[in-house]
Amino acid sequence: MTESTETIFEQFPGGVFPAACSSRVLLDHVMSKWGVLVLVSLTDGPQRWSDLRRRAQGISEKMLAQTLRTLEGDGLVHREQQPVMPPRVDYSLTPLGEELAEVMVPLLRWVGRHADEVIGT
Amino acid sequence: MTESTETIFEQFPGGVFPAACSSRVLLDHVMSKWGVLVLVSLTDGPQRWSDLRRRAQGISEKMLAQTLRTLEGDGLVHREQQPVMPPRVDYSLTPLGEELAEVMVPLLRWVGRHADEVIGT
DNA sequence: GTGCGTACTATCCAATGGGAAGCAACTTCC
DNA sequence: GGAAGTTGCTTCCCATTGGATAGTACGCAC
Repeated sequence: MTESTETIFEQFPGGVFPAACSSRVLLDHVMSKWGVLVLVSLTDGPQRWSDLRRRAQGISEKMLAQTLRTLEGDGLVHREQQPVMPPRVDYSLTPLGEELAEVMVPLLRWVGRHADEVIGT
Repeated sequence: MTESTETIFEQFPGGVFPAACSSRVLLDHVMSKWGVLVLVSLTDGPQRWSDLRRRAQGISEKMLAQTLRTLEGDGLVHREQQPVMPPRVDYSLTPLGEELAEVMVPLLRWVGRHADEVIGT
């Protein structure tokens, strides 16, 4: 945020976004349909599997599992399993995940504000 | 940006992101794998079909056409066809598109900065 | 011992996305 | 005058992805 006057093109010379680079991989994880919703849901504090299912309305269990696994692998989400029965698993943002959420939330907010105007119904 | 201390949950009560609402539709358009790259490429000024193909490395012609059509339909991208031969079509951001790009670029920049650390190779 | 709740996991099928080729319309080269 | 080239798409086919459903593990209540 301290460098918000720079263009992205200093990081991607020539304005070319190379196909096979780590940025693209992370971008795909983070900007995926469900990745965004899960990350942003977690800005509200640690949450359980069933909380996330409810918040990211419409996500299938398969995709929730896959998304959480990916974000955990990227070090953005922390998974904490408690050995109680019935099972209880809490998901939360890591410090890195919170950093990402900080730049993601303004975008979500913009989308929320302009959606009706753009999409119509 | 003036309201950056708000959480998104004021816009989405209960932290629930409804499945069938205009926000989700716009979010899918805008956060799609190729939508992001096209929008951000255009922050560098008007560009032609072949410019965009080069910048969003790896995009197929089919997906470029589809992405541009969608973003144009949302009023984020402006398409200007000149009746010359061989054909020349210029794409640029609308004012709304530029507004969106302003909140999108920080995210891209964050991803660019942290990608290696997160993904590794 | 049957059924329930929680957090997954597996399987099948429909929808989506990518690659390659085709097309339109005019110019330029031979 | 015909063939080939240029640019921005469109169409077809097939591999990959995503969603719905059912199943699993585990303890507990009844």
